[in-house]
Amino acid sequence: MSEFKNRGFLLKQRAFLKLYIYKTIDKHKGYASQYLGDLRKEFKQYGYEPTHTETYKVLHELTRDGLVKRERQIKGEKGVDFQEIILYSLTDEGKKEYDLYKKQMKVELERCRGLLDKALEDHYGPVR
Amino acid sequence: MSEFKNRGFLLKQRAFLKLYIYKTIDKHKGYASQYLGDLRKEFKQYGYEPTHTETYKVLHELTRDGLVKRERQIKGEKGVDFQEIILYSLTDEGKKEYDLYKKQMKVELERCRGLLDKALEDHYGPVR
DNA sequence: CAATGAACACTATGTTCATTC
DNA sequence: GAATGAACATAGTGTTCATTG
Repeated sequence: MSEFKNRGFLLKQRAFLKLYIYKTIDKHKGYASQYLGDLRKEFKQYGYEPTHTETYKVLHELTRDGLVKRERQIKGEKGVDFQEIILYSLTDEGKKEYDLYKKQMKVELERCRGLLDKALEDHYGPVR
Repeated sequence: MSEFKNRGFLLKQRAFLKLYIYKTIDKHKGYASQYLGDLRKEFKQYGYEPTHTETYKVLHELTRDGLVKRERQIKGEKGVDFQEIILYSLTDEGKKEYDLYKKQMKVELERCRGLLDKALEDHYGPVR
């Protein structure tokens, strides 16, 4: 909620990413670096390339707030390639928060789209 | 152009404001505080309230780059209420730059709208 | 080397203070 | 008090460095 004091210009990247990460975790367990790769692929055509740091920040925030569980695991062919990863899944509270967050973000995303639509109309006219 | 290295997330407030200010100056002379008031009124329903500082920054930037002319003037009933204001108008180069900027911003605004539309669709489905 | 994480640095933007008539 | 402007402060985010198996 304090996150939505952001009654200013457009929404912050962090909030945008958080929504996607919530969704992904909710669908299936996964680890940070994987999420990042997927997001980058999805947004590539929009010229948007999120950084790894920003992804971790979201994940750490969710962890701190008790909204996700962390689970260590070894990835790779057994014995050969040790690579520890951390799998995320939503806690019960996390699921509830995701629901709420999603509702709030709908309003926020639409507000922002309104702002952009207004600008497009104001400067380039009604027909696009 | 360096302004559009901003191949990241959403566009910056400064660029957004600059486009509006260009447009307003182009239409009629005016002064900063007036622009600000008008913008605030227009965006109020979107929960966006630009600050005076941000407005001045745009204006100073345009001045520094030789894109607008400044003209001092006294406002108010003569003799009674002295209030110096600064009127802005586009220089010839400013007009050209405005054209160019407007073209670039169209692309940028549409890119951003695409990002928001994608998010709205990804999270809330095709029917809205 | 891939993944995680922290530290540090920078830029955009907002808040406060100063000045002038 | 309205308008302009500068100075200062903070937040958001990116870049770099560190660690681990």
